[in-house]
Amino acid sequence: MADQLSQLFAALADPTRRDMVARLAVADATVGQLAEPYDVSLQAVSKHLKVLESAGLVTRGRAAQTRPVHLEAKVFDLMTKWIERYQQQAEERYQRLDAVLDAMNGPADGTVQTDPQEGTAS
Amino acid sequence: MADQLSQLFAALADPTRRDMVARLAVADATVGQLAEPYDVSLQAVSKHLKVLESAGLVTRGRAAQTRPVHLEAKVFDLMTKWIERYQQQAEERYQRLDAVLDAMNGPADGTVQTDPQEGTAS
DNA sequence: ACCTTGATCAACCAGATGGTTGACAACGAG
DNA sequence: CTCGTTGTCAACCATCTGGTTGATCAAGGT
Repeated sequence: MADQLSQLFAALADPTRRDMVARLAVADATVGQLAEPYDVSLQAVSKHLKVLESAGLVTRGRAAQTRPVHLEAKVFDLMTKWIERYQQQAEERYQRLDAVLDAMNGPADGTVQTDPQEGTAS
Repeated sequence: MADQLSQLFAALADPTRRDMVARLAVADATVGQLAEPYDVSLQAVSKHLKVLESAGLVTRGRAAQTRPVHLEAKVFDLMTKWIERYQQQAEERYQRLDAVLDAMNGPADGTVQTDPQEGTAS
């Protein structure tokens, strides 16, 4: 439905799903094993898994009656790449703003902070 | 309402909000400036900003009639810390599994560098 | 004093989400 | 073959979400 990045963020926005991911990072598990700690029905867990699966975070095999769930850790990269890009951009901008303020504070008193005239507005 | 981590992931699960964050990484902006590229009402954008604000991703000042929006890039750390933790855990597990397979395939090799010793798995 | 501009609040609506219960499909064991 | 185990599908329900429109507030500009 939505782009994968949206699905990834949405999938991890739920504490239960985050906990499932955390446990799957340790070991693969069946649906029943995953459901056991939570106080919800097996069907609810199955739905959560469907969300994780369609986000690409998880794959399911089949062994006997059980459907072992496996974490696909590499898709995390999509999120970290996105985050780091804009985090870094904001960081750099902050550094530049700092430099501007330094330049303004240098020749003056040093306590001035109320006139951050912004030249390039869009 | 929910824990901040959930709010952060949920906030970034929307493409419009991700785009706003991307633009705020470049420069602060007013609500009107933020709304301009999108084909939605100003009120809708205001709602998006409320989501970003309650997640801690942005702060709003006040200058004249406008309400400049500022990105708080440091809260990204909460997400990256979470992601990297489990990504790394899954990665290490994968390495261990690899080592076990290697040991089964060629026990005479000796190039094993990981520690396949798995103790008590709870 | 009066409008104009920028933004929020309030009420409402359609659709998504997370949960439930009940039925049933797939498989292995007896 | 029949039964128990494991899990999914389907329908239903309450709440959340993202959008709308209309009213309102806050601060200048004239």
